[in-house]
Amino acid sequence: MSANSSPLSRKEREKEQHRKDIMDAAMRLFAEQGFHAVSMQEIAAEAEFATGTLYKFFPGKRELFRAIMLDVIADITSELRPVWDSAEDPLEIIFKFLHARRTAFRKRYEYIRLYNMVGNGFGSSGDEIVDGLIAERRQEVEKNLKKQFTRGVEQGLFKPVNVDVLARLFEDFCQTIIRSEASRGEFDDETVSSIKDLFLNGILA
Amino acid sequence: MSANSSPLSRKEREKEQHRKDIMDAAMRLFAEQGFHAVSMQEIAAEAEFATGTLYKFFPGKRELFRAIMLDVIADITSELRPVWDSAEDPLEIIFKFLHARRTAFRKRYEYIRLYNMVGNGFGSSGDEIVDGLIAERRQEVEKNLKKQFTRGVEQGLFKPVNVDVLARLFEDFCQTIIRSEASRGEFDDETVSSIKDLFLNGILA
DNA sequence: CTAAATAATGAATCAATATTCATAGAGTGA
DNA sequence: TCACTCTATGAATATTGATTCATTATTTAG
Repeated sequence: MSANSSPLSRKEREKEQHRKDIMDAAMRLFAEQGFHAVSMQEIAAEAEFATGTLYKFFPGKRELFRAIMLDVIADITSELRPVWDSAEDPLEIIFKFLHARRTAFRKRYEYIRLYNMVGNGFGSSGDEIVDGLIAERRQEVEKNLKKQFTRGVEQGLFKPVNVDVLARLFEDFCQTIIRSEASRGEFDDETVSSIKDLFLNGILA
Repeated sequence: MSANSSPLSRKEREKEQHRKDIMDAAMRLFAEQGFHAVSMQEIAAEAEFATGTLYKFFPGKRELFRAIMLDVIADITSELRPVWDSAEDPLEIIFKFLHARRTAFRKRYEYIRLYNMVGNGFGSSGDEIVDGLIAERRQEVEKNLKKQFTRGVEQGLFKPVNVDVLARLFEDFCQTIIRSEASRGEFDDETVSSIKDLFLNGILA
């Protein structure tokens, strides 16, 4: 009984924790081995629960996976959002965005495989809800990028290139960088600077 | 009996064809739905053979998948190789490479998902042989890129940036473009020019 | 035309694993 | 302590789908 709504009882908090434990364990395994390679029994073992218990929390494997994905997406999104009104200079915002994105993912390299897996439709889950959410989030990002690029062009800071192309390219570029860092090691600061410089001034001497 | 070695008998040619038919059908399905979502029975149906027949050609599903991947990799690689000594100017070679790569993939959009899937370790197959081959191919590409960038820098054509970084970045850049085109539609010529210009001269006005 | 060889068939088998459910335990209030 | 509720258990079941193989069809050789 106890509280009416917000302050959860100990029992409720415990249950919540169990739910999280299961999700954490599952995520570790999914991220490492992919959706299909992991069995519910393995997840149960990793989470130190019995198989059946998982079904007390999630209707099935697919839903468990989805819940994890939604969490990851929400986390990353909320971490990225403040960037957009963090500064005046469009260029600074764009770089901040790239930086924030790299940081967000670095904290969660294990997530990346999952995220990329689903985000590119290579999903082992084939889940439209997750795909839809990711698409949505991506649109939001691109909207913001476009805004900044537009401002930059208007201010005469950037070349008058097609802003849609720019936004699309930059979004994909960020993805590629992160993917690259995830699979082949992170760029050091110096390298990052020269990448930025290339982006600003191009490759020609 | 008939021929001794190279000129295959009709029967042999037919068998070869059947093998190809199976691989084609399987590829269509794999590319569309991923490794796990496709069953051998589906592949058989799509190829208009009985389930058992597939096993006359391939020891199992995994091997069938691998055979397809090896084909794709071999095709693309051989298409790309001639580029490297097609011109003098490093810049021209690099752009030719990007162009060839786009063309190679455009002919095979269905392959891309598969290729990317495996190449990034997100593989649904977890097949080390395929992963190994792709890594190898990627190394070859990077070796060649590095060579061209080195020449460019030596000639004073490019900025004196770390060549390793440059090569990796350009490789990633190509990937970005192709991935983007594959998932969101091809760039028109004008757009491609402005992308090239960005690469050469940067974004700043 | 007949026998032998080759190729194809697809229903039956088998293994893996997602899911269920009858049972056991732990906490709570009287 | 007893009855009741909530939670966890894990062996048993059900499903899915890869693989097998005895059988049938087709081709080739004599």
